[in-house]
Amino acid sequence: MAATLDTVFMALADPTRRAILSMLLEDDMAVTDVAEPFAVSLAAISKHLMILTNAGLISQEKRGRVKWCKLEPDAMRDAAIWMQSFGQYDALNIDALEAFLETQGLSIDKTS
Amino acid sequence: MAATLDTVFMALADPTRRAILSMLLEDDMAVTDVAEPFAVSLAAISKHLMILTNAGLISQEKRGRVKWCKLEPDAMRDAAIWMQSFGQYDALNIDALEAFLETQGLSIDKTS
DNA sequence: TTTATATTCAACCAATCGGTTGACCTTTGT
DNA sequence: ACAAAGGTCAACCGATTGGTTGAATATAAA
Repeated sequence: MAATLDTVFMALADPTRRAILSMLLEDDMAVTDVAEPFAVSLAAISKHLMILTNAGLISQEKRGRVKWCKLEPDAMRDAAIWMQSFGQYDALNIDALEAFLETQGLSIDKTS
Repeated sequence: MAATLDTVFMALADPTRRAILSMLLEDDMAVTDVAEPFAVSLAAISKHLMILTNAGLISQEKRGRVKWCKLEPDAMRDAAIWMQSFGQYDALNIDALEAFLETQGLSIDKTS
């Protein structure tokens, strides 16, 4: 779903949406249950979930009349890498990072 | 000052502002020089720079009639750590990165 | 002193954002 | 068959966004 840095950072800029992501970290949830702790309408939460979905940060799957929301943390990867690329790590370059990750048995998935 | 996740992510959500940050990675720049590559007015860039400043991502210092813009990459740290808390993304392990950088003779500048 | 350079300010504009409400559709339960 | 539950849709609202222009300010150069 062509999740761009624009859409990801924009999605993360709202506290309600970040709270939703934190909730989904615990477990998958139905839309109604996601909305429950918030003092806004269900429709507002539905919009937030659509924005998170378009950013690729969550996925939604309908089973019966319930729509389940699932965290997709991979969508944060490009944004995180962008930040790291000139974050507080002055001389960090991705090649070196990749080499390091390999020593840890990890790798950067460039296909997602 | 009091750069919140809101203001940082919001600031990063705009492609022009991200481009500005990338430019400042190379070197400090005057406002006019920052504006030069963009097809928008100087006033528009001035506003972008104010937003980046409020987010703590850059600082501005006036010397003579020129206002110099300087990257403040530390401001990204909290946001990066927040993203890291979503785990499943080991490449963002800051502790491990720190250790790695040390093997490269580099370190994280926590004073800026 | 006059003029040019560097930058911000203020007023405005169209588009977007986060929110609301009420109608609507679908699925489940009685 | 009917009613309730789970969600979305569409229209609307006020605030904010990214942009413009023209005037204003401060500093430097002629």
